[in-house]
Amino acid sequence: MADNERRDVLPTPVDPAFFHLPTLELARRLIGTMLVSEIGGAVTAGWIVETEAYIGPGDRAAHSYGNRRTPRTEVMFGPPGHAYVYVMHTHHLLNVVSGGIGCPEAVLIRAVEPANGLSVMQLRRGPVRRERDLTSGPGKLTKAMGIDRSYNGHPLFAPPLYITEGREAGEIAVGPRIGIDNSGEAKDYPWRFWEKGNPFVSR
DNA sequence: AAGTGGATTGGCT
DNA sequence: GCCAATCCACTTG
Repeated sequence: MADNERRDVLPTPVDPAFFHLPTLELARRLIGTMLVSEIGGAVTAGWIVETEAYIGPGDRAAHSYGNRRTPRTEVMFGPPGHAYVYVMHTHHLLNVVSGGIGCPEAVLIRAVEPANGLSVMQLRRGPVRRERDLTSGPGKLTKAMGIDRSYNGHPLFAPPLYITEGREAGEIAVGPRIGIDNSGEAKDYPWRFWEKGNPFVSR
């Protein structure tokens, strides 16, 4: 099948202007949108059901805390709407860069609910006990959708990896972020957002 | 050049 | 619940 033929049935990426929102607002607005991957010639997609905000200079849990500018964090200083992908132990984690240029902020995508390409996700993930184990965590969803470091800096409004309008989100819950217990006062900031009751939320 | 530690996951006790 | 896996960025010498 020709690429242009296949494109016709795929959803349209959001406008780049979508990402020009305060980071906490963007983190909330991303719930219910769809993340689409055309990586490796296979389409996988999932509704975003869990996010976390990381807000630059004043956030001890953020890689960009204190405006730390290194090769790794460089993309966070760039324009919003681009991917910040980094390696955590044996897993890749995907963030949406937010904030203006020079404001190193980002939203971590922590979980999605599969919407398309389930069999491809299963192949990439290998055997899992329950379907919800496929994508119910930041490292799980990147593996299921083929996302790795080579997509660091990729604009998330263009193939092969992009955000689209999704569905209306259910009730959104708010609470402290996961896995940052050593980040001092920042560990209690209520900067995690999730769709209440959705089984694909990481916990 | 070596040491340290982490925005995770999965397997085992 | 504990812990190893396993990799990379970053710091220090």
